Amino acid sequence: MEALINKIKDSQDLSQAAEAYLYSIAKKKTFAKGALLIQQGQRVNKVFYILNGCLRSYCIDKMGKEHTLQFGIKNWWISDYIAIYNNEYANLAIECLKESTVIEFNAKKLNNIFSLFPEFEPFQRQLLERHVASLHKRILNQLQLTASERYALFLEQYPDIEQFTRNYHIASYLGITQESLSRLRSEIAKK
Amino acid sequence: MEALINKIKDSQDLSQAAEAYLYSIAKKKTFAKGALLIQQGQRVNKVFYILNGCLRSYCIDKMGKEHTLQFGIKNWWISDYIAIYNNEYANLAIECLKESTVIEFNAKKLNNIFSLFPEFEPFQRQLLERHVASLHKRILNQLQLTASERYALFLEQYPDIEQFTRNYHIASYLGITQESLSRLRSEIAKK
DNA sequence: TAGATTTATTACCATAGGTTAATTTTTATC
DNA sequence: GATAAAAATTAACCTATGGTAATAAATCTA
Repeated sequence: MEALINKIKDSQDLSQAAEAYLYSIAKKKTFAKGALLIQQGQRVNKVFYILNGCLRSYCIDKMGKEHTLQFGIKNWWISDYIAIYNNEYANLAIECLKESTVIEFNAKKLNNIFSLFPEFEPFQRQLLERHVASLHKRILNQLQLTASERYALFLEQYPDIEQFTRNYHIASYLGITQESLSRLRSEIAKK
Repeated sequence: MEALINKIKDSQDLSQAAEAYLYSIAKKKTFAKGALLIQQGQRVNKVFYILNGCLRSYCIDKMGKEHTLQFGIKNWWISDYIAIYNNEYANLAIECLKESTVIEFNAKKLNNIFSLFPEFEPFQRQLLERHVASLHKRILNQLQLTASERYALFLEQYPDIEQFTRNYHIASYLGITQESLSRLRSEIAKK
């Protein structure tokens, strides 16, 4: 929990009262590998700040195929933001890829923080701005890069994540099948 | 300009002073079809609110191919947010697809509005939240839909835009070539 | 650690979409 | 409105990636 508090203090002053409120709505939890923090179809009222471990959010299409939207590691937030921001039922699942410790927040209570302590607004705004920019980049990469270029970029961006992920997690993040990823890897190995 | 002011008033109170500040930093401009509001390589210090018309943001890859990130129509914001939020040079161009009238803001001055008039924070936060959710959806669609499904969805989401766009604008938004889009269209026409 | 289960690899064939190039259609310009 | 320029269509061929299935390897579990 101090990790998050310190992160916030890096970019803004944090009053005693605000810090106390944060503590009052935060629950530190540890989930085992394979645990589902959010499941498709649920009403989503939780967002998670990752203290350590590795998680992913994914959806399952009509053919039963999984598509990974996001990996989450230390100091990242993760939830189903489509559901939260549009007040819909979860279309995503959040899965623990290795034992992970997170801070769980009730989404509504966390959202109240902005009216109670407006000093959080600039912090959140910057977080959202950086998120938007990174999503724009992801879309442009998806449009212009080949599967093998995307894989190379992924390894750059998540250098240590492969030890926690299955091949098909990565493939479904890149938008290819696990068999195709397997082929890419064997071509890379040949060189 | 009233259009934007009214939009803001829909979701929050707007003090006289805040409204005056908005006016003081806004320039209404009309651009001809083909005009480039932002060009790759420039330092980006402008964001645009679209009063009417149609624009798009796109990048050009090493092979010279264009990739459309976004179309912008009435009441949308458009700029190179990767450049603005990361303080980088423009990697995107913003092009006018038909004569368009926009409100041009200096990005820095627009950003100052949050310290001068914190009442804008919730408005901006909600804008960013909806933007994040829609980008998440776009990525999931790109991962799980075929080209023809994406085209159908595009037509749903932008029902009137085809009259202003070239075929290759749409193709480069969907992540396919204009020839492929042409094939899709002829298959649809057959049915 | 053995056995069971899950995951990764490989090979083969299928297919969506890319490439190139020629032709037709649409749009812009004078 | 005639001409030039740009864009769209179509076809033939090509390539990257998908689908299936069999095998090997890794991981889990008792």
